[in-house]
Amino acid sequence: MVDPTTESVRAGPLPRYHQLKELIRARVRAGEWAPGSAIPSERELTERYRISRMTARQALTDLVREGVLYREQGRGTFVAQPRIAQQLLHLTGFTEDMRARRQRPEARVLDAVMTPADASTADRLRIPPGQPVFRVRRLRLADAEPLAVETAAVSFPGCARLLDEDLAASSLYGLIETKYGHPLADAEQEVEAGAALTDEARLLDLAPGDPVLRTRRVTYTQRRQPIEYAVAVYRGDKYTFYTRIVRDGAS
Amino acid sequence: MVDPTTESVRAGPLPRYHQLKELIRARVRAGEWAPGSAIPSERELTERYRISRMTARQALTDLVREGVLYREQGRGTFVAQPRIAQQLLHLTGFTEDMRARRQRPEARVLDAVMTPADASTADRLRIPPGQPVFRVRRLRLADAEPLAVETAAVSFPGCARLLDEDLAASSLYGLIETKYGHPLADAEQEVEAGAALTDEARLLDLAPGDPVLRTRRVTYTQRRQPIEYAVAVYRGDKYTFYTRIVRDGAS
DNA sequence: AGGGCCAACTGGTCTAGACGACTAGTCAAC
DNA sequence: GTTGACTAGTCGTCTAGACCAGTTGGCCCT
Repeated sequence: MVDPTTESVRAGPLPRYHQLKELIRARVRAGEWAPGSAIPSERELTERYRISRMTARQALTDLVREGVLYREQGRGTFVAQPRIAQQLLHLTGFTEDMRARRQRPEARVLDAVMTPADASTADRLRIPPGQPVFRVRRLRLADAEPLAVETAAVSFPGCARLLDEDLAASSLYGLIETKYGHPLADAEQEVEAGAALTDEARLLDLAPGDPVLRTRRVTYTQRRQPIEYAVAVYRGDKYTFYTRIVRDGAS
Repeated sequence: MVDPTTESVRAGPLPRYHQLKELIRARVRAGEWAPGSAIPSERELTERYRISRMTARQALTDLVREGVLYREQGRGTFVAQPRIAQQLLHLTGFTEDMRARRQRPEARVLDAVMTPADASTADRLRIPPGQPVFRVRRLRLADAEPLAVETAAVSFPGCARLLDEDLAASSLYGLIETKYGHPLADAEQEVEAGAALTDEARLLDLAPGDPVLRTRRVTYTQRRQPIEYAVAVYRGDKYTFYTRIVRDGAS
């Protein structure tokens, strides 16, 4: 239960609309506002939290875009049904992904080098072919069983410093964002089905020809720079890829 | 080239922010504003189009969310690099999907019936098990070659009328949205790799055991009602699934 | 009882400002 | 030459209103 007498959205260093977002999210998550039921109207929020309507709308619009709420003109704003796997629909690295699936992630670094970008990598990272990139190949395990082989190529000024990191223990995304100061925004991913090659089969404990899921992903920073190009091969029998697709008004 | 003397965002029945969005999108698409270059500042747009800053910001914020633009505080708003396959990142039915890939789509209806929902379908459509749903199984072809077998279960009041539709020629999404008045918002999709079963192999012109891509999709209306649950099996050698994943602030 | 109008709500669009935070360039003081 | 202060420009947040558009329910008239 959230104590309504102590809540405020007018204090602290965080923007008011952001505080209101978290407050609504908390009530929804706590089940206090049930799926399908109406939340207070925008004008009611305005009075309750002493903020202007545009500020309240900014919070609600964000939550609608995230799929937490939905609006119906003339009727109100409502709590959306929870998603099948809410936590799996965001951009995460392998570590976060496995934790969300309640499996224990591990990584074994097969190799990590600075190497000239090949044509396909250079193209996707929008750099000249041959420019040195950091390339790391890791075997990924979930609950101590091999799940995927992932090869990531990373390019940003000073990326050679990644050679000194312990990538068996650290999340590559975490390092890029926090230690190297390149906050990530989104990624474009391609997914297809294929048959395991001989060396893939050996690493993944499969027979050659067994079904695998191949993914290629380009990750972009908030400044719209492609910073990582990752290719991965997942065991077909142990991994399901989740995504949310939006019906966009873009023409 | 867009004629700057005749442009206005203050006429017509469409909202001003929407007109401004399309105007900016057109300039970007025409290459008039190049990727990486700055577009006019918000205050400049304010004066040029005689609109208030909040209205201009609404247009820009939308375009940033769609990945057309990006902002840097203190510096300006810039044109993003174009996506790998812009058009494939939206929620589409098979027909639109194939057209975006420049392939000729066809469909053969294998069967179409009203049938009681099984447990898994009922669960995903949030209806009681056994409630009648419209179920259609279609063989999908691209450029006259078999590509996928898709089974869609649809549930809305009056969905039995779908029995009279020609689903070899019509887009199921198009019918649901336009003729039956249920605008779609988004979908949650699961993708995994597998091996073709005997009957799937026969329909898809594969050998049993060949790699296939299996997808399960729940499509939601703008009112957050699940309206379609579709399971599809794609030939692994002929189909790549594209998606965009957002690094979300949701906690 | 039925039909139609109207009032009171809801969200959707828009205005004309305000101040804060951040960036980048200039220029004076050291 | 380097540093630091200032300034002008950018986006980020926020206000207190306005009117439009769609929904709902009640009330009155027939």
